[in-house]
Amino acid sequence: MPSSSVVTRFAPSPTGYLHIGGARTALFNYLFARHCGGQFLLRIEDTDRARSTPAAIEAIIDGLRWLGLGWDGEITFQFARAQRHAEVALGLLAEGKAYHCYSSPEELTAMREKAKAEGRPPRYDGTWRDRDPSEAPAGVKPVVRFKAPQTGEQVIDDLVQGEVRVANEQLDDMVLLRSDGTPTYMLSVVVDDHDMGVTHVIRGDDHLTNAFRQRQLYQASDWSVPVFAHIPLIHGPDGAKLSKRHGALGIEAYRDMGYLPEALRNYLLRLGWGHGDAEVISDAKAIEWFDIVNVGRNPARLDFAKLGSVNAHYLREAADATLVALIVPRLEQLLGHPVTEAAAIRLAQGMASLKVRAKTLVELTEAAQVYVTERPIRPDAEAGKLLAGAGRAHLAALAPLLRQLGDWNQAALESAVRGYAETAVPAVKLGQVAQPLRAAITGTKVSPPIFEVMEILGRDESLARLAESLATDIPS
RNA sequence: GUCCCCUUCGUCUAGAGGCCCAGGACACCGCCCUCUCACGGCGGGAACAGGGGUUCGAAUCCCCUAGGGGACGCCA
Repeated sequence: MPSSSVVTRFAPSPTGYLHIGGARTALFNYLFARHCGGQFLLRIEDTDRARSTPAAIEAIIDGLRWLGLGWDGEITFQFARAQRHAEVALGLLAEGKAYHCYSSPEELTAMREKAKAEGRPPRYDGTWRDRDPSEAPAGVKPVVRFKAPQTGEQVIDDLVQGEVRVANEQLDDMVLLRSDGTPTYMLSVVVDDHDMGVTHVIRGDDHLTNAFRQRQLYQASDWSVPVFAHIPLIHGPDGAKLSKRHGALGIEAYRDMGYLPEALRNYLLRLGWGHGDAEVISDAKAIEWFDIVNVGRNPARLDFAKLGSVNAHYLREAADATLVALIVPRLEQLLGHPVTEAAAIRLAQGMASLKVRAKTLVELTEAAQVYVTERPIRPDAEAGKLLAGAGRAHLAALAPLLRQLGDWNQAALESAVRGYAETAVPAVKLGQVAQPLRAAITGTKVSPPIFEVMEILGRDESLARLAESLATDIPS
């Protein structure tokens, strides 16, 4: 039963771009909120002043916009709320639910090493938990640690992971306030989620163990605990943690690789989630069907082949004019000259045949060059072979026939070339002539139907390309 | 090391005790269509990690083993 009071949030830390895993987390938060008729909030967790950058914030925002994941309300910047976070920590301190800890970083490291050596978990040992403040070493600025319960257990009814429980004795006293007085992530997240009214925390399952500590904080503050949903991380094609080599790239890298946002959304949605046999899922259906409880518990691997096929689908579905607009800048960059209005018209005319042959905008751009590039056409190696020997002879014989052609359209061109092939002595198959023709006109051995290409290029351009090809010496 | 999680075709998944000698999609292979390449159509190979239980009956429930992942910061 959808509740209008649902509030989700995406809370990236701006220490890098919006990567693919983050994008999926954002998508799930977005879909769940929309599904429930609730709110989807965006919070930038910029409390790490040394590593947070304005460029990263911009990249995240741009990435979300490009992906089409609009958030509700204003963006919350966590650092701006540091005062509030500190107040909460100080409140806990006053209530005796937190304490000053004077252990130095060196001491903590030694503590962990020792614990490890003795086969114990590397955790803070509570040295200052019950020590009298009068024992504090002079000149040392303390951190504020949470006085966590040491008995009992934390039970989380995770929407994805199910019921997970951990004994409190497994959890040590986390730092709430650093020695410089700034709040830690663990504190800030809890305070912000509470203050923002977040009801459902949907995030990567690398945060699962954090949830137990955060739950302790919620309880100490007497706040209601949100529902947690820890979704599995995305893995690389080899099953290992996603690395840059694998595709742990910024979302803008996927854009540059020529993927459409709707394709990425669809692909990401199907990674770890399914709805019967549905593969192509519209945004409306995604919102209607999405539910976190259907998210799988096992990590999914990134598969570029499948992403490519999903993208190919959306490319075919996209309006021709939309695709022209998307590839014009790419063409201009590739060719180094502007795409003229006439060329843009040719692109639009040829788009229907072009788009079914491409998996990405990069491929589409590559193939679309045929309508934009300026003479002379430089045949590639494969095309060069077709332009030698018999192929060249056919073209030489065909050229005058084409020059005399009345109507310059696909059907007339095909019938002329077909007629030539059939009446040649000896007769040849259409391909024997069409392939060299393609090589001469496009400079490649692969293209949309060649007669369509010639119609769109027009009589003058087509004949010019053909004549130029025949006038060029081909080493045989 | 301690704690937590996971394990269905190569990959993403469907499957919530009999509908499953396991379905779909991508990828792969073959055929058809065909001026090339795609698209499209048809067909094919391909999986319940292993072992014990429970049950008339298990991919589905329980236990063990193996393998994988995650967490153990004055990072987020």
